[in-house]
Amino acid sequence: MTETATLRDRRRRQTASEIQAAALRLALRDGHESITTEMIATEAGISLRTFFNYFPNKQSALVGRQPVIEQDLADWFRNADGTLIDDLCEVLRRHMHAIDLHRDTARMIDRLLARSPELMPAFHASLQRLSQQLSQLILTRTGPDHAPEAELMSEIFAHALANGFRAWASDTDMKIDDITSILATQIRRLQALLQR
Amino acid sequence: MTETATLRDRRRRQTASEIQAAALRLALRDGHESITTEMIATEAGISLRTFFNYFPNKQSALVGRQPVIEQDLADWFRNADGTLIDDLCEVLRRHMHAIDLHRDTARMIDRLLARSPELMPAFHASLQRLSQQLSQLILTRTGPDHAPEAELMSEIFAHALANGFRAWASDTDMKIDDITSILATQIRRLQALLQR
DNA sequence: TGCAATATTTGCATCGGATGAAATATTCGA
DNA sequence: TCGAATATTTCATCCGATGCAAATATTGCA
Repeated sequence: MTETATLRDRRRRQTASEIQAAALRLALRDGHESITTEMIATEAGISLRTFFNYFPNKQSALVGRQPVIEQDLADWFRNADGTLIDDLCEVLRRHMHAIDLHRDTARMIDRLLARSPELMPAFHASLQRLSQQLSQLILTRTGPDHAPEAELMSEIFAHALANGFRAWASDTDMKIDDITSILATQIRRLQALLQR
Repeated sequence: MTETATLRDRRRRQTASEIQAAALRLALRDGHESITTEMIATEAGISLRTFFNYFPNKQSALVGRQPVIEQDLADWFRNADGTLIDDLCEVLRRHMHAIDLHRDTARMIDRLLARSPELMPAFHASLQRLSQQLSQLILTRTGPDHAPEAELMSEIFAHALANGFRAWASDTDMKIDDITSILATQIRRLQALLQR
């Protein structure tokens, strides 16, 4: 039962990943405005209708689906006793290891964003989902009456993580842990900036 | 010459504002998914094509156009000698006064966001433009090698400003200056949270 | 294995968002 | 009031996106 479920899930992820690769390939070759969802579907070897079974719209296919933070990670954070910053960094570090990152995909995304900055909002919108999860996490430590600050905090973490991610994408010497190193550095620098 | 420019500009702003009002009215009455751009155009008394002369898409019409930060304000900030936080707050306070805020419009936006949270990204995307301007502003004080932190900082300011804006929209007792008071408070609380 | 139940994919029809081009109307200064 | 610049409209068209129902594939079980 669970076995079959994961099997199907694996296939779904695989197909989704192929669709994304096809979309990125075409967008990098022809520009994302001149490609149609039909082209992407054809390139991925599926029907147009199936494309929309996997992604709600064209931009989502380029950005790709992103995994949610695992429950046991959330539990770890809730009971951790470091500073909020340190523990959040650690959560994100583990999260980056838990999801399998394909550098080539990341790289294509990075190049696409450089070429078509107008896609940035779409990418950013997807960060919002991560941000919301982080926000929930923070609130389990602070209590629900810190909602506004928690949102602000999670937002900068998500943004800084994205910066690290992009750096990792284009530098093959970087390890996955370096993503969160960059994240931590940027947060520290932000703190310094806020004092000036 | 400049006279005519501002006259036409005023009309343009007026029309844009009427379109936005029509869009918000319909969206609040029927739900934003069941209204078409054609309905909005008709309600606003213009052709569909003219609608798209004013706004690039339906969501933009709901969010509305937002003014850029005036050059003299930017100049003031560049030469100000307070802390970054204080001076940024002051810039935003003056900016809020410079643009004329219509509380009824703001209120409609607030109610619409409460009713249709899926519009939040659209609203947020519009904040990104403000955030980018703030980022530029900060860089004039820090120099260009602080770009990542400046982006993070401007993002939380934009977000916190939006929070203040929404509070102001639904509380008729609030003055415009209170928007930036809320902003300042949230930033301070964020700083505290970052220390925990 | 083979069948029934379930999940997935697909084709088709359709609607609404969005754009370009050319015609028409309006505005504003000379 | 005329003419140039600008704004609006009409029309045609393309593409994104969704609902529906039929077809096809996959899974679990007798």
